[in-house]
Amino acid sequence: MTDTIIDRCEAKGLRMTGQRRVIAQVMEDAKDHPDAEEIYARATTIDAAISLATVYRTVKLFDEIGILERLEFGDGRSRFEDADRPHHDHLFDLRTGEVIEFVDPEMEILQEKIARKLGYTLKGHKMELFGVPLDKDSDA
Amino acid sequence: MTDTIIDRCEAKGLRMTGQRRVIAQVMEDAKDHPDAEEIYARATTIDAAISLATVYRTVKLFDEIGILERLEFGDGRSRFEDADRPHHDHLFDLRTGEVIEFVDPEMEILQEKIARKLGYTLKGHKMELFGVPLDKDSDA
DNA sequence: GTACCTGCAAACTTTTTGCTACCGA
DNA sequence: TCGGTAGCAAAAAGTTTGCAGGTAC
Repeated sequence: MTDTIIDRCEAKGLRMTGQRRVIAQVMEDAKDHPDAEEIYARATTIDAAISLATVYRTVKLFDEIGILERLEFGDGRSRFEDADRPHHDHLFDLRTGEVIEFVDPEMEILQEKIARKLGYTLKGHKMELFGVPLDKDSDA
Repeated sequence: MTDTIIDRCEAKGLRMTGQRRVIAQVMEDAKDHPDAEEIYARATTIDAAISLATVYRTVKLFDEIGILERLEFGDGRSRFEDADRPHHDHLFDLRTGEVIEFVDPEMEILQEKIARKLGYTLKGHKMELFGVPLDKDSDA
């Protein structure tokens, strides 16, 4: 659990190229939910010799083997986060695109209960709430 | 509440062209969540003189004025449904792309409570659960 | 009559992929 | 060594848009 992303890649037997190490480090350091373009921007500040195609290939690979988690909020871009973090849900601000993380034990239980009732098992980012700010100008 | 989509378009003062009437009728009849391509396919069986661009423009317009609701499950396509229906949430089958509707009163309350606590108001399709089927071969 | 709408094709955005050269184990 | 990997550019897939002609009101 205290392993870094690079440690986990090695444990999975991935060939660790310079590019993969850089992308892994960028995601290790990320405290937010960057999309491919943003990961690319951060990666190239460490090593300019990384292409956007490699970022796409790498985050796809990392997602498939469970190193990263892909988040989709319906704005056309995938965002990514370290998959090895305590469970949490996300609220997506439709106005600004900001992602707010939260944990609610009641919600955890209810999600599972509803999914079970429908014959499903939840997977990945279990829930997304789409919200607009509670301000007086809100059209919500 | 018993108004048709066409009625609501007229009430909003929209210019009702033949194409808009057809698309409105397609959505009125839809019991599922068609994407633009599917709406286009259904529309052209009624009137072949409708272009995909018009479908895109029309569903975008209808969404913006609250006639239709846009659903996004992260598979790259937007799906649409009549916005004037009792509230419900969606579960999206990651394996098949199927959309399952459900209503849970506890969930309704909890959603609002969590959003409020975070300083938000929920809007649109409030919650999406992403699930995989509960079978023994499941990798969930 | 006029502002709005449509079809067509081109443009755009995000993501994937074919190909050739390269590099890690 | 040699199969997986990277860069580049082209392709995909979904959606939007500029323009010229057409239509609802």
